[in-house]
Amino acid sequence: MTKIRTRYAPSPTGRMHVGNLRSALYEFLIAKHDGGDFMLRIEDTDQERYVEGATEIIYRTLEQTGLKHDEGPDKDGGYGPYVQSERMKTGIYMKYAKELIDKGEAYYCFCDKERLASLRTEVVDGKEITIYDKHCLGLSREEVEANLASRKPFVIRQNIPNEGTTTFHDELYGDITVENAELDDMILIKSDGYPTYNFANVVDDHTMNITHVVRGNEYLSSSPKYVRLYDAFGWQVPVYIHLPLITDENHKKLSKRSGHASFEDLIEQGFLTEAIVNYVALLGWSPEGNREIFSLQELIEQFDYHRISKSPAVFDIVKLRWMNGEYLKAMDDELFYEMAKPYLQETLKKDFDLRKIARMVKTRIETFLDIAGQVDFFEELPEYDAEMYVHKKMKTTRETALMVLTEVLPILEEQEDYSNDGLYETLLKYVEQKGCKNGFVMWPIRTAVSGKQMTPAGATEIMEILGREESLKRIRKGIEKLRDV
RNA sequence: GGCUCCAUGGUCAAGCGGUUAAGACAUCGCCCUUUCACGGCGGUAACACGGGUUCGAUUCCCGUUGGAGUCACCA
Repeated sequence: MTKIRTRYAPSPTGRMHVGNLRSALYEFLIAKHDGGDFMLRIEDTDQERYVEGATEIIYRTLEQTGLKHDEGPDKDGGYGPYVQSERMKTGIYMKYAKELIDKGEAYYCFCDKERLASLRTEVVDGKEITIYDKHCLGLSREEVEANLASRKPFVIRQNIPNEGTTTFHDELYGDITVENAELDDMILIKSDGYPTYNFANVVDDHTMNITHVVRGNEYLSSSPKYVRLYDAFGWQVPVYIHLPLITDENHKKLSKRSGHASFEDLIEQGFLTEAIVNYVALLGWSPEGNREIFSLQELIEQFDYHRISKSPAVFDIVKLRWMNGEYLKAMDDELFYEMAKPYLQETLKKDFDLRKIARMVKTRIETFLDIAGQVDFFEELPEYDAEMYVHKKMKTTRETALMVLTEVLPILEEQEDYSNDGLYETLLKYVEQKGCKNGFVMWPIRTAVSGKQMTPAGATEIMEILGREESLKRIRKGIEKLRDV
């Protein structure tokens, strides 16, 4: 049994899309589950789309998510170079393209844009459909030589017969057969000398000894062309695993415009790396049991690619939020504090015990971005409606609230100990004396002290954070508000 | 439009001829509670349709419908 070798082969065109991340993850898992190697190859054959810094983003994302590659541009494993533009300089693509020409499996094409445009048959959904007519296949050897000698621009096309069918096998989808007539003579080498993705991919996967080609389902319909290339060379076809698409809520292929499309976007939206990886792993794959929370290491152990599903999956940010919340809750207090700190500091400028506030908020948020909305009242008492004092279950009305607050104010003014426990104790005494329910007293105080419908903590906990002075001030303000009405 | 793929609740999904058709998110209700949350308990909710095959189809086959992908000198 040969060692599994998979590869992640992104083109450096920007941030790493969750679809790409999932491909990388599965490629990594398939290799690692089997003790194989995972490599990184940069496919930068399109100089027009190249984005400065995109390669660094890829490195950073793989590093951050823990998808450590065994080989790559920065880690030679003997199959380099690992960047296609560098491989091109070795002449590898042209060499193999010429080999195909010699075999009659490819040919030079000198057709210009105008002629190609005249071939367009129809326009569907704004897309122009062109089927190349093999015009240049008919060129004589002399004509080709003459064109080449006069430095006429050319591309090299794959020669696919008009008859017969081509079948390829996918591990998940089974055998897929298409009519050769459906297959266009795709371009292998562009006029700028660079190989197309289609060609570079096959040459590189073979020369780099990739055993399992794992990629998005969008390549499914063009895969027969790749198989023809392998066959033309006499190379062994790798194991193909096409992954189901990840779609947006409208069931359309996830695009950069979807908002939450890239890994970095999600990080900016306050999500945890581990939660993102965990969630993405479950989009299109499910483990044997009912468990859903997995570390990367556990995923490696559990991942069986035969359990990858065939139908597309909607990227559900709501479930990701839930999962992120689970990770947050399970997080070590100190670590949580460190990570939440910047978010806390953003809304809380005054001198608060952020550690305490962090602990309050930890089990109540789903992402770090939720923090601001939960703690903002500490910084400043928001405007609120006196109606907020009314609570059916607590049996409080404006009148009772006013009564409680005015009665409690002098007690709190005398109170020295403003710790949660101390406050709770004295307020409980008042409750006993009154012979009412806790909430009957706590609700109005909490409202006065926070001005919010919901808070991450109870009345006395809030007062402890606010301190004596601010707490009293807010209670007095509450009394005024209730009197005014 | 051609070709290809897909089809279990709103979403992720288990199931691989016989099940009361799991589980999770979301949603709803109840309990707990110093409000909300957390937690606990419970509810609503699915095999797209029509033919076969079979003693028996969610499961296998065909068709219909629906959805998606793809049809570039982009990957």
